[in-house]
This record gives sequence, C-alpha cells and structure tokens, in this order.
Amino acid sequence: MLNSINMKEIAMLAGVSASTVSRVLNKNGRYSAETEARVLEIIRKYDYTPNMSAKGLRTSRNSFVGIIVPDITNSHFASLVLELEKAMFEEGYSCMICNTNENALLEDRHVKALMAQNARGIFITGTHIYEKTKNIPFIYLDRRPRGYHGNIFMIESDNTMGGYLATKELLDMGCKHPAILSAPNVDYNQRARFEGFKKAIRERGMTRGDYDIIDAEDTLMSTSEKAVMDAISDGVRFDGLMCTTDTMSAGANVGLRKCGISVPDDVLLTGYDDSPIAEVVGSGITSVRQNLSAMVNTAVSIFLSMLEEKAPEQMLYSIPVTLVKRDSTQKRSMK
Amino acid sequence: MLNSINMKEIAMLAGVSASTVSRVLNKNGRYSAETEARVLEIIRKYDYTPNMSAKGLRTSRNSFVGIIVPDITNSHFASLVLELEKAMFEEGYSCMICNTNENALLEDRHVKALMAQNARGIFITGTHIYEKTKNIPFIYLDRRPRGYHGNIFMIESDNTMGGYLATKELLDMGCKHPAILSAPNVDYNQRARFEGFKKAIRERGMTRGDYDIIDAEDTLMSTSEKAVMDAISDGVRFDGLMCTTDTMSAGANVGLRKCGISVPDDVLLTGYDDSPIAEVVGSGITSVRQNLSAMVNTAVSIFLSMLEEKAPEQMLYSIPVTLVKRDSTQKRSMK
DNA sequence: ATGAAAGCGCTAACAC
DNA sequence: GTGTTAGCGCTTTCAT
Repeated sequence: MLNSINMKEIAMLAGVSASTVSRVLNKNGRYSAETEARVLEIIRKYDYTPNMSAKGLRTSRNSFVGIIVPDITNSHFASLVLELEKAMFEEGYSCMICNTNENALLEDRHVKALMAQNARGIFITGTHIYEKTKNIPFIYLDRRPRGYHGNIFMIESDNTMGGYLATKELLDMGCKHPAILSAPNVDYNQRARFEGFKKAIRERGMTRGDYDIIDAEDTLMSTSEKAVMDAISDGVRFDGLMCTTDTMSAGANVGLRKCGISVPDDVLLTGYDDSPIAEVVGSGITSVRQNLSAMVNTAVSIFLSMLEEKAPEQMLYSIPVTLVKRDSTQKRSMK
Repeated sequence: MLNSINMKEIAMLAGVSASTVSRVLNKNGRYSAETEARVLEIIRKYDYTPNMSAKGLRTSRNSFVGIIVPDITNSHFASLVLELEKAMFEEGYSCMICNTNENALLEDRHVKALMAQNARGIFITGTHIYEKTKNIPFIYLDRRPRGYHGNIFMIESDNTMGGYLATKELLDMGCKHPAILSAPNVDYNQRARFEGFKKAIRERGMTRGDYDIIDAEDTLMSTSEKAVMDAISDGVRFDGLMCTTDTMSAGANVGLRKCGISVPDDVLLTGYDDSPIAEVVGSGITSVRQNLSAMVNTAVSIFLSMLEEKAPEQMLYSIPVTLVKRDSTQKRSMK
C-alpha cells in the first residue's frame, strides 16, 4: 500500500470526473446534492484524503503555518504555541514549530525553510522584520522585532500595564523602597515592564532615591540569583522586588533566601508570566498573567482576514494583563 | 513578487536544462564541475530555493516530519520536542508539532493530517499503534502505546530504573516507611516507575506492611495535593514519598506543608523528570533526570536508517536515567 | 555530460 | 451541473 487512492480513482468509482470530486471536496458548488452524496460516500468508504503536496503545488498555498519562537521550553512560549496550534488545527491548519534559541541567523534559516515549503503564514516571535514576501502573511507575536516601525501586524501583551500592576501591588502592600530586577538588553518587553515600574513609582511621587535598579544580563534563574546577591552585598536595600519574569523571580527568591532575607516578611516579591513556577516557589509568587487566549485569538483572526485580503482594522494590538495575587505579596505582619 | 524564481528560469539563466539544475541540486552526478559551478552561482545570485510542494508531489516525500505529543506545555515534552526539532532541522527537516491533550481521536486526526501532507516520518508519544502506512516511518517515543507488541520502534527511558533509583535514595537517606504517589491509570510509564519502587523495597527485604501506596487519578498538581492530604487524614503515615512526576511532587509538597509536615525533616521527597519545578520547590526536590538527548539521538538515527531501508538493530531502546540529588532528600538531622 | 518529455495529484478556466 | 484540458514545479527515465 505504497500510494493510497487518489482523486481520479475516487472519480471513477463515483462515476464522475475529477473536477466534480474536487468541487465537492472544496465545497465550490456547481454539483447536485445527489452527486455530492455519492462522492462523499465513496470518499468515506475508501478513507480518501487528498494529497496536500499536489494541492499545495497547484494552488501555491499549503494548509500549514510556521510558528517561530525563541524556545519552546520556556513555559510562556509553550503555552502560546499550544493555544495557537489548537486554534489553527481547528481552522484546518497544521503548525510547523521552529525554535531559534534567540539566534537571528537560525531565525532567518527557519523563515527561508518555511517559505520554500509554501507555508500559508508565519507567526513569529523574533528579532527581524520580514517584509511581506511571496504574499505570505507574517504576524508578529509577543515581542517587537528590532526596528519596529508600526507597519507590521503586531500582537503584544500590555507589558507596561503588567509592570505597573506588579509594582502597584508592592506599594499597596506596604513596600516603602521597591527595586526592580530586569534584563533590559534582552528585548523590548523587558524595557516596557520597566516603564510600568517607573509609572507606578511616579504615581506615588517617589523619586530616584526611593527605589533601586538591579540589572541582569539575561533572564536565567542563576543569573538572577547572582544579581540579587551581588546587589545585596553591595549594600542595596529594598523591601519589595519586582521581577520581569517568573524564572527571574524564582532565582531572586533563592538569592534572597541565601542572604537570609525572608519573603514576604522582609521583602515582597512579584514575578511575571504566571508560570507553574510562580505557583510552587515558596507559598506562591504573585505574578502578572498574560491573556494568551486573547493574544492567540487575535492572531488567528488577523491571519484569517489577511487570507481574505481584508485588511484588519489595526496593525498593533496590545492585550491587557491581570495580576494573580499570591503569598509573596501578603501584607506583612506589623512589626 | 508573488512567485519567486523557479528551476526552469534558473536553467535558462545558466544556459542548461532544468534536468541539469535538478541533478546539481540533488547531487545526483552526471554533470561537469564547470556546469555545477555555473548553476550554483546563478542559484546563489537569485537566492533560489526549490518549491517543496512540487518536489513533494513528484517524489511523494517531503522534508518535514510530524511530532505528536500529549501536551507541549509539560516541560518534559517541551524539552523532548526542542531537542528533536533542533536535531531534525540540522538534518534538513522541519517539524510539524501536534498536541493531543491525551485525546486518542485527536491523535488519529493528527496522524491522518500528517500523512495527507506526506510527512517523511512521525515521532509519536501516544496511545495508538499505527501500522506502517504509506511507508511512513513511525517512531514511538517516551511511552508505550496501548497493545504494545514489541514490533514497533520504541524509544523509552528506563522508568523502572528511575523508580528504583528514587526509592533507593529515600531508603539510603534513612527512610523507614516509604510511600509512593503515582497515577497508575495514566500510562505504562507510571506503572513502570511503580515497579522500580517495589524493586527497591524488595531489595531491602521490606514487605507490604512496610510501605504505603497513594493513588492519584491524574498527574495534576492539585490532584496530588489532595491525594496526599486525604491519605494523611486517613491515617496513612510515612517518612519518605516517591512521586512519579515533578508536578506531583510539587503538589505533594504543598499538601504536606498544609498538614504541617516538613520536607525533608519529617518526610523525604523525590520527584521525576528533573523539571525546572524540581529546582525551585523548597530548597529543591531530588528528581530523576531522563536522558533526553540520548532518546532524541536514538530516535533520529533510527529514523534516518529507516529512510535508507536499513533495519535498525533493535526495536526497543531503553535509555538509562540518573538521579539528581537536592535538599528534599538531605539526611535528616538526628532526632 | 546533457536535454526532451512525461507525469506526480490536484484545481480552475472554459466549454457545453 | 458536469467534463475536458492545461498546467503548478519538480524529478526521472530515456535518448543522445
């Protein structure tokens, strides 16, 4: 059984031409209800599935899309990809997943491979902008590429709002001298969360002396642990720490513990992403939850309307976030 | 720029026929070094990439494979997929990722879609066995499908060994009355880890009265938390708990804490998978690390040799695991 | 060493 | 409402 049955054979068995089978399959009309029934019956009986390579060649459009992310191992991207794959599969598309490991060259190679395969569209969280090539819709997800100029379809979550909410929570819970642990060189989102931090700070009339900044080179747990310990041994003192990632908050938590500082008694702590880690570190770390379903739904509907050549209303979508409160920002017992 | 340049045009520009271009591209010989150089130069100059749909149609084989897993959000599968995608991309293949959410019907739909698209092979962690169809190699990964008969290519990690190592660690660290928290109805792996537990138990000459069994319906954190709390309120007492998953150990940890039981002072705890969670819960949970690279390398090389019609030596590969020690099994302070 | 020609399985004019 | 026909861009005999 090397090759399964093809359209021509189905046509013969149903006593019609291949065109008719094709029309029935694609619901293109111009066939009688009777013919339709007969064709579908034969198709069902022989368990026929059209050859997608042939269809793809003929129409220059395949029924799959590419999803390019930095690292599927990051729970944020894993969830994003899961949702996207589910939604797209229900629309009849399969998903090619590509990890770039933050490597721009690898990103380019993946884009090229996807285009060679006539991917129907590409959802990408990356660093480059790909000007509309070969008519393949590009949808930029989660993170602004370098040189972002507003003229691409971009769905991001409201990172400034997230940074603001987390910081406000610290302040509302009695924090007098907050600090932020971020990795501003990593991407735009990191910087946006920082902006949110500053916004909350300003709102309270606090000035530069009232808060501290701890920078990390990357978002690794170990890097954050070290950054926090170094800051403390350098004499930096704070009673609330806003971290721009849950991995970072987990690292920070370890660093604090090793310095004999207790969460939330001495320092309130917030993370970002509401990842499983945030649930299990200590008695839970307060974290900013991104609305992945909304991001994915927006992305999918933009994709679909681009297929129909209908321009979506906006180019930039900023999806609101919410705060998930946990023990790490419990109001401190008076002392 | 709707359609990029095609092979015929490249041929014209190079002053040769399409056949020659094809031969050069596929390194099929029968062309002069001179011709080759000229063709490659034109290809490079025009940044030509062959249309994979046409190639796929003609050869009935595409340069992508399918990867079917229950849930990419599970860090174990995320890592597996990441490694597999990286290794396959370097071999020139893209990867279609499909999540089944443990739904066998969805699994079947995914397999069908992949076959319709002429996937070159399918790596699957699922519940069904797909007898070699359309000559597409199936490689079963990580978990034995229902009705496993030994006549499929199966790469698993040595779950019995893992269960044994974790349990032995508990006993070596002074545990006198161990318990196991597992979800035996979930899959074969859960039961294999249980076997490992019993093996370690027997080795010490312990009998049924010397240990306890806590069953969970599934591997969710909340389920484990509840299972542990219920067991304790039912009077079950133990001083070491071997959990068959890291999510479960995290849930168990919460359950224990809520019962006022301290890890590792009152109860030693082990998990399974060495996921990021195991690093951050408490001061770290001892966990069994699976050798994902070895699993992936084996899977890829089996895939490649199947393409060359060379039968791999074995059908079943069981990859050894290692134990990662953390604070949750620190030798208890004498008391 | 190279080219001509056929055809993979499908779709989309175009005819009737 | 249905069939005929002509390719989509490649690979692969078969000639030469």
